[in-house]
Amino acid sequence: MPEGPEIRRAADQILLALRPFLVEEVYFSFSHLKPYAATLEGQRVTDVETRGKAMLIRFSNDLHVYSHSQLYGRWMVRTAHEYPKTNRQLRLAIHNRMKSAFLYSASDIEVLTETQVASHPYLISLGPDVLLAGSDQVSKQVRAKKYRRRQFGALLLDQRFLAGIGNYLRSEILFAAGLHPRLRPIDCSDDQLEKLVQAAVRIPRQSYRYDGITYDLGEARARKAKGQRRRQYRHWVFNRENRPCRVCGQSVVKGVAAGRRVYHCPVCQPTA
DNA sequence: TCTTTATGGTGAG
DNA sequence: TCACCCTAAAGAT
Repeated sequence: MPEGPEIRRAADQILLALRPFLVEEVYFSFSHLKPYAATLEGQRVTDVETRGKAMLIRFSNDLHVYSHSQLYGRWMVRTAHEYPKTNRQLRLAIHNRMKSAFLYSASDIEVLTETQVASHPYLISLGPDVLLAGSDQVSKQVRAKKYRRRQFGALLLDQRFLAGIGNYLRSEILFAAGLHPRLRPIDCSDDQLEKLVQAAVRIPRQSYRYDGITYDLGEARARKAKGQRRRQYRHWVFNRENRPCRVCGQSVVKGVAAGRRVYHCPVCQPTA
């Protein structure tokens, strides 16, 4: 169940496992992809790139295995030919003499040439990758004219705005920025927009680094300084309807934006 | 055993 | 905004 940070972590694992040795065997479950297996065997994996929630495994013959995990795709890296015990459907396996990378359940897998990557309709639609973009780049997006009248709730899920944010990051970023999901850039002070920029840069990186957990780094430092154990939360507001806000105690509210559930604290994220 | 939900995305209207 | 697609797991019956 992947957003940008989870995809990037899977990519790290795959790169670590596959880059050191020649690819010995490739399996595709989709019949239209099966002919590519022989083309990839004997090659090297030179890079595993992520663009938002899409992954590109690059081979030394300049072919790329594109995958998008959607809601259900799941990568697992194991010792070579050690198949995970699961009822999921195996869609792709890449083996070398030490390791195997398995992709289960995903339905969106393609083999692409360099040229096809460069013109891929989904890939070319993506905005800056939220894990790679600096605050200057995010700032540019947040302040772009074309997004001024879009509500944050919808805007943050738009992969053309920033690639890699998904439904939990949307709620968490808006909470960290203190912004109500229904606000638009045009409603905000420059100070508020700057908070959004900082949150959009910080939260996904935290999620990547801490395995999906959203830390409050300030609080963590303070507790560490006092010799207290570091507290960690899975989420500030996401999935926490009617439960007390971790900052102010007010009940977290669940709403819908862009057809998907969004959570906010009515006190920490006022409408104005 | 059914229905619903899900950290995603597309296309029609 | 909605219907729909993809697949797996949780929840309801």
